[in-house]
Amino acid sequence: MGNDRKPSRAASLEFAAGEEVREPAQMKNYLGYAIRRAQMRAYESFYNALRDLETTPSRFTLMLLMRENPGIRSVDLARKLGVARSGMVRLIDDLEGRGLIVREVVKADRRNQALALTTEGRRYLRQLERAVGRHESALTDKLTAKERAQLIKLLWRVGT
Amino acid sequence: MGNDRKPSRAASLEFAAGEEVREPAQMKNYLGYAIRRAQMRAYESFYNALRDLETTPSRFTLMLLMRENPGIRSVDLARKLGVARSGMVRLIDDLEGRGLIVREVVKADRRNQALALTTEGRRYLRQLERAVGRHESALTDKLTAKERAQLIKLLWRVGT
DNA sequence: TATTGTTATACTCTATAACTATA
DNA sequence: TATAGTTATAGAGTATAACAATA
Repeated sequence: MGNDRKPSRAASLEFAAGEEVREPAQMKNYLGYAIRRAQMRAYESFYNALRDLETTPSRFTLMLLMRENPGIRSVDLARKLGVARSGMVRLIDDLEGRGLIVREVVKADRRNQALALTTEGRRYLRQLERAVGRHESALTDKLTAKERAQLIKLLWRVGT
Repeated sequence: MGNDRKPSRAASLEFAAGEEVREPAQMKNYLGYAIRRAQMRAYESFYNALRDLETTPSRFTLMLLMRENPGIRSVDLARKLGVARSGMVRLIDDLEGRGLIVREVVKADRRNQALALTTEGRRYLRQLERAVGRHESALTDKLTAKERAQLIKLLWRVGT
């Protein structure tokens, strides 16, 4: 961004800098801001629950998709997650380096690699799922089951 | 936590064709995943509406808070946004370099700086608000006003 | 020519730690 | 000693572009 613009005249700053931060009323009505705050809480909760399991939401999602679609290609995972092909390589390198997945060249089209979980990967993923279950419970502890379902339903109508 | 990064328009075009990826049923029931997807949509929409205005959700929020709290200190903004003090410096440098805000040493305690919008900053912020209004409408075009309000209410019960 | 996986590179955001000047 | 702002640095994530192998 261009940072060479000339500054305007200063506003008067007679105000004492208190610790309370007033929030403009409109901010409570921005859906984007509400989503952002909720995601911050969700990430915090995720990492609290999975602190010792050395993973991230992306890695967890990736492993779920590989279990459901054994033999899936990297390019299809990238498309599903909305990231570039090059970004997948690091993630897949990481999971393979930990013995959680394998990649295998596809005979029919040697440009492709089939990805799948190892036995250890499946065991590890079950462990992740238990922790994610705890995280999800903590995240929604202020909501009834009905409200939680309603929230998820509305979010999906925004997110797709 | 939240990253202000441009969504990959090119990536989704690049991977236009591909095989179908089965999604595990449980993924539809994870609130964390629903929030993540909704945020991806929200970011995409934000950047579509504010493409030419050289800003980010963080910068926009920062400016709203400065207008509402003229003379606010950097440390209080950092706390409010949940980022480290050091992270604020770059953002404030950027806004100041563009003539949108001023920082002024506080006489009573010379460790503090009072932050406030310039006249140009206030004009620019009004321009941002109009664009954000369009973005918010686009984001919720599938929801009724009642559903939108319900969604925001539920998100705030998760996000605080 | 087009596609898949890869490498190289760069940029943004974020965090930690150390420094400075104040208090 | 403690605090506000700053600087230095490192790491994660993601983008683009170019490349080799393959189709």
